[in-house]
Amino acid sequence: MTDSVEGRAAKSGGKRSGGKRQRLMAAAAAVLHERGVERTTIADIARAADVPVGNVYYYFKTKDELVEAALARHAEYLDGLTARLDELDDPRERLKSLVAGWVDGRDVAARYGCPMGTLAVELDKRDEGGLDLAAGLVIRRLLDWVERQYREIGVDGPDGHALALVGAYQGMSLLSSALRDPEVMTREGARLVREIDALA
Amino acid sequence: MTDSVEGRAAKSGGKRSGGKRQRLMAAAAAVLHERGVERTTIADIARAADVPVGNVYYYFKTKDELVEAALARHAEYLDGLTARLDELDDPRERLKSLVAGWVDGRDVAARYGCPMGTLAVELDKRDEGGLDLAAGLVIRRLLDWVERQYREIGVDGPDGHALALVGAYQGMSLLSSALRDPEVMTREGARLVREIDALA
DNA sequence: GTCTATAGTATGATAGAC
DNA sequence: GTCTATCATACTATAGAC
Repeated sequence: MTDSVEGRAAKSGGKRSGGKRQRLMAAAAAVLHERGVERTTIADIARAADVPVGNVYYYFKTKDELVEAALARHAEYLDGLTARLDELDDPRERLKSLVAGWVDGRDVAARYGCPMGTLAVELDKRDEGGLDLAAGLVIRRLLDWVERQYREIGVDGPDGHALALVGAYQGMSLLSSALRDPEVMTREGARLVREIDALA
Repeated sequence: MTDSVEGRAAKSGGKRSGGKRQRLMAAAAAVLHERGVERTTIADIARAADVPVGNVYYYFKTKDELVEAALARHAEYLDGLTARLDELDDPRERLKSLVAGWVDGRDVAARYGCPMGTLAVELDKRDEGGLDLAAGLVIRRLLDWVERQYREIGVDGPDGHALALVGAYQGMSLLSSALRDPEVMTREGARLVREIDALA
């Protein structure tokens, strides 16, 4: 979520297999986001990771394992983000900081949508392979964290508030990319911040 | 939007070419929604429309033309819906009726997401073929209609309200399908109705 | 561990008989 | 207008040399 930049140009890493594996994960996350799961070929990911095509299968036995790896990478990023936000004293500030991060990623969102959300849309249409529900689990993690913030603030129905906030993020990302307009993120972000400020 | 049922079992129609064309359009809309654009094959649509595979190309020269046809069908449905809602006297009732329709389609949304929204997600990741922005145009039509309702009500920033309402719909559809939980639609729908009722 | 060559399969699209 | 047969291509995945 709000992945935007940092993994995108992951050309670093050593020459050990760990380096290649990392590069492939990073490339998978970025390319799957930009091109979508079904349109992405193994060759696309290999090229982005600067790894020979045939060598990919040494690290990931199937394309679905690459999707799984991208998912895991997004989950890791999310955990890191919430851990950093947890260092803030006020839960309101944590939520507003989360929203600010979403708005910061407006240009990527306006072009390709939310990395997790669009991945979820594609995987949801499957009914086999066991990956169809995987994105939902990561989104659930974010929902739970947001719910904890609202609970700490002391509002009624913290789960409903969490649903509304994360839903708003998914909705504004989708509209922003469908309309190719980053301003959607800015405007909706400002509204969300106002709503958080207005809490008792 | 909120397409759900009525086109899904369109096995009626005569034996004239018009009938087949209609059946193919309806089948395209339904199958593309359920399986996604990239996973859907011409054969899938032909089977659903009960038309021999080779015959499809007589009506639609490429797969993209079928996508375009599905898009047009969704746009038609949307126009019909808003025309019906326009018969209601109070703009608040029109909006609440719109939301009620979204909630009614909760089971389909929980499985496959919003037909227009998920289509937009897939098409957005393209950058050629001219269909990459087509879904955005249909969504824009809905946004404009919603904005007119808010303007009639007399609220400040009717466009911002429209963005929030349609964004909420897209967000709740995505979360509902990612979590495979129709209740998300019910709960978020109730919140949206409360917000409309609370307008000055 | 790394990489090439290729097998196997699925799909979009067309040619041409009826 | 309708339908069958098939071509051409693109991709996943594997076998096996280095």
